[in-house]
Amino acid sequence: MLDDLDKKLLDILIRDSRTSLKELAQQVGLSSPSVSERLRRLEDRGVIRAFTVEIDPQALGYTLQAIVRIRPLPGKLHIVQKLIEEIPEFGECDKVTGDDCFVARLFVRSIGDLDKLLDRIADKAETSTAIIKAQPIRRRPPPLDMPNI
Amino acid sequence: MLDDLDKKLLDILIRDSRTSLKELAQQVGLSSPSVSERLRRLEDRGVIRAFTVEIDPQALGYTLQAIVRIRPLPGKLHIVQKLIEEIPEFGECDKVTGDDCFVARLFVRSIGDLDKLLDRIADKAETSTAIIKAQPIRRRPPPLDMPNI
DNA sequence: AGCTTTTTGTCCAGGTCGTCCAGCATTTTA
DNA sequence: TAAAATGCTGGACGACCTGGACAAAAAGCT
Repeated sequence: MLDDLDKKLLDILIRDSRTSLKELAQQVGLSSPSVSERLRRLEDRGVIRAFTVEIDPQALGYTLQAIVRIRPLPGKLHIVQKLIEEIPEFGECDKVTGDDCFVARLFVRSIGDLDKLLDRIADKAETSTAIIKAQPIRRRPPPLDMPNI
Repeated sequence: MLDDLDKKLLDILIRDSRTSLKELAQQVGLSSPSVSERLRRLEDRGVIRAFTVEIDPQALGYTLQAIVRIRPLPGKLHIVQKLIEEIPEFGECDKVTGDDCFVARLFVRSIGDLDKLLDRIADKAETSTAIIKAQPIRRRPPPLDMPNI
């Protein structure tokens, strides 16, 4: 499992993944080779899936986001899933229990694009679309230490 | 807007945000001070929101994820939103058009925890919960270059 | 077009940072 | 209790980053 030092490192990296080893080292009270080794192990174990960058979709022209619930028609599940995966505007897709088989996030530049993209699966699935008006919580990792539930 | 070099830099950083300036520089054919300057500008402009790290929720003990649709009772919208924001297990929350006011992602350690967390808002909102069975597409940024729609 | 201003780039030098390695302490296994 | 394995440190060396002076290109103005 993860010890306190690992959690402290993750906590710093969540806020800035470009923090130098030296900086990390002094913040957790280790030498930089130790920190380097710990990061390597966290990556090897799959705890750290990737060091990445969060980009503002607006800066890329994606002014609209939608949550799309997708219910494939009988026998079309696999075709629909493949279709979704191949459309790069889908920024996230979960397969869930219940009537709606998939819940996905769609980035688009305009309502027109939204319509065109949904048309591609319209003959293979029923969809319900909700436009995102605001984001009270933007993507964030689960708590590092056990919260009181 | 973003030129080709910016996009190339972002593309590399999406895959590994700890890539050194030197490495970035030779991949895009600039000097490292130039790359450093470009990154600074991208951050200033808000194109880059954060350099961060993607963590496997399982490694933190969160073995279960759910998509929760939340419909606050009349007059309770603001209290509900505040409540959601204060619960750290919500890893994402969007305010959307339609009957469901919020669509949120919940990280939990067990079905028991899921029940306890939803109980906290049960008297202020109606909720429908779908357990995530698989993730065909994990969170990814929108395409950097215009796709043909 | 010709000039000025602004933006974006390079090069270089000094200082910082990361990695490798040997050695030590602590814990685990036999 | 000894042996092995793990995880740490410090220092040396090489790689990397930063800041400043200057050059080139792009944009704006007359």
